[in-house]
Amino acid sequence: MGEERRGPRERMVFSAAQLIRQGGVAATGMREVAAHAGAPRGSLQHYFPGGKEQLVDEAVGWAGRYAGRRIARFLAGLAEPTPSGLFAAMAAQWTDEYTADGFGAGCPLAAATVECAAAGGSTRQAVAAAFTTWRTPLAEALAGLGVPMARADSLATLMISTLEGAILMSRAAQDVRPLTTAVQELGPLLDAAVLVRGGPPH
Amino acid sequence: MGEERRGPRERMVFSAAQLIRQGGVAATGMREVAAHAGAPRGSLQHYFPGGKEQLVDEAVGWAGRYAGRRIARFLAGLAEPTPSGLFAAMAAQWTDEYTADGFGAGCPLAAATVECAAAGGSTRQAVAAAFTTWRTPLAEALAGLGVPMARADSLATLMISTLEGAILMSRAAQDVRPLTTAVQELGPLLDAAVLVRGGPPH
DNA sequence: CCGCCGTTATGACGCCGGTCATAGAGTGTG
DNA sequence: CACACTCTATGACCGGCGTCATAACGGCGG
Repeated sequence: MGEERRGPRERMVFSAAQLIRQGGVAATGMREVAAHAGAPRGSLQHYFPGGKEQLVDEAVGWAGRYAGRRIARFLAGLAEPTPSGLFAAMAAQWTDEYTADGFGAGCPLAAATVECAAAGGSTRQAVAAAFTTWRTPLAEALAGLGVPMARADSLATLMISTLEGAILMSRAAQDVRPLTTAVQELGPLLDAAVLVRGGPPH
Repeated sequence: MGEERRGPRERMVFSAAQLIRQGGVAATGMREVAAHAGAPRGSLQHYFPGGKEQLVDEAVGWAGRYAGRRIARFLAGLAEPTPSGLFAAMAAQWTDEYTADGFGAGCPLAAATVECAAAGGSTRQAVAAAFTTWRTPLAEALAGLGVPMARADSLATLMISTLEGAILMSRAAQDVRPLTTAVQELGPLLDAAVLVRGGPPH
């Protein structure tokens, strides 16, 4: 959060994502976004002529890119890289935030999905694209760790699904246990997918 | 959906849950709930003096009880009951709905969590309670299938987490694959927890 | 000095939300 | 008939929302 020297446009997108994380899309007002970004209100219609939908779409896209970029960082930060370690790192980002700052914010993709999937707007496609932007590098990372290509994408989907659901339950219960449980229970399954290198499992 | 002969109060709670499933809490108006339930608008403040928050809380509670009750039915419907079969049945409820009626609706608990967890209201606690109402019978069912008590609750949490996340991703992508993937990948893990019966865990 | 143009400022508009106030039906009881 | 009580009806209020219209600012090339 140190780099506040970006342009007002990018700051507003970032602020939108941040506010959506907390209260959802509908609860996030345009004026509120501008205020949170320290940007003038008049800039909204200038940078986002497509209105709120455009702003939300870009916030969602930003979130997807952010999640995708973190995969490489997590991988680099692991002492001995394994699928379970990668998943643990992904979940740790959330448990750390929740223990440090409370359960005030969730995943913006989840919020946008819940509120915009039924509406016919463009946001649903933006969310779908963002999930892909997240899943693709994750699957590639798994492949790099020795997971067969066919299963890598499936496991990537599983990891994101479980993580998203665990975030939901953790927020609801105000308890990080769903997240830690997901790591503990899913870890062995993920690492088992690598062992196929040595010999046939069944 | 056949029993339309319940009282207007219960109908409104049901309608609220249904509408929340589609567009979320904020997008669901009180007037809309009454109209959807075929109930007079004036009944809202009569049956729900606590306002929208009370209505949402009850809708969430209803959803939790509904999900909890279905566990026993799923279990009874399985030819040979296994944890993976139970999970597959839970997911199938969603894939069936999505293939038949489209991806218009998600889980009301997810919507309520995303939109109300940060706000200080009572809804967050209602969601937490609803998740417990769902998880408890699921954990008991797993225990009945031979899963050790200690792991039963963890696996129940994992199942719900993964299911919720898979619902999200399926809606976003308009594709049931995340749900089917979750079933395929998680199934062996769930069934492996039963085999501990034969040998000593440690 | 003069426009030009990307940016900002500000106020108004229309709409819809939840809530309140108040009066009206309906119905069973004394 | 009178009464009480549950339920319904309806309209008004106030606030917040996204959006639009319009004007001003501000630096820079001419």
